Amino acid sequence: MACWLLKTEPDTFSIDDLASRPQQTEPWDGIRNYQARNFIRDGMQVGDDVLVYHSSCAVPAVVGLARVASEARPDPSQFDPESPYCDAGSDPDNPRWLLVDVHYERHLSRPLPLAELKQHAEALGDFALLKRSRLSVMPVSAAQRDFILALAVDGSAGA
DNA sequence: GCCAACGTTGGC
DNA sequence: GCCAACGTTGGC
Repeated sequence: MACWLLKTEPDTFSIDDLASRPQQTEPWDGIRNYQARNFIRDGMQVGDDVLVYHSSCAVPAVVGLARVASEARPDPSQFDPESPYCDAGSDPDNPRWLLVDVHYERHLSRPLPLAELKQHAEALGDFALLKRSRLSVMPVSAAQRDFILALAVDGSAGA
């Protein structure tokens, strides 16, 4: 089972918002980056783990765990003229942008700040979050996921 | 197809 | 609010 990291701006949609949604599930719309779209289209499967990351906020951090809860499907907001995510160039017969439903699992026992993750850059290896600042959907290896979850629990990742 | 200009993301 | 990184656009 694969694992992904999804960024969200907590001022717009936080993990608490996700947890309080009906079914604790939300269509993860607004992804407008081709590489991120390709991960959704080609990689994501129902049941995959998701690390939820808060960006553009006081303390950027991994804050919780979620799960991919649907197949990839067209993101309706690309055809909504009222939406900031509207994309007039997307063909309804061949939609450019996709989304999946994301289901809340749990908060981490504590938020894991980006600054702290950076201190473990070596252990995390080739981690996209630390290298590709503008990617909003990225793959996380099982080892990276386990390391991060352990770090949130005991602060040492068993190291 | 190259590459400069431009726009956006996101940490600080 | 600043600015670096970097993805996208568009002229040639």
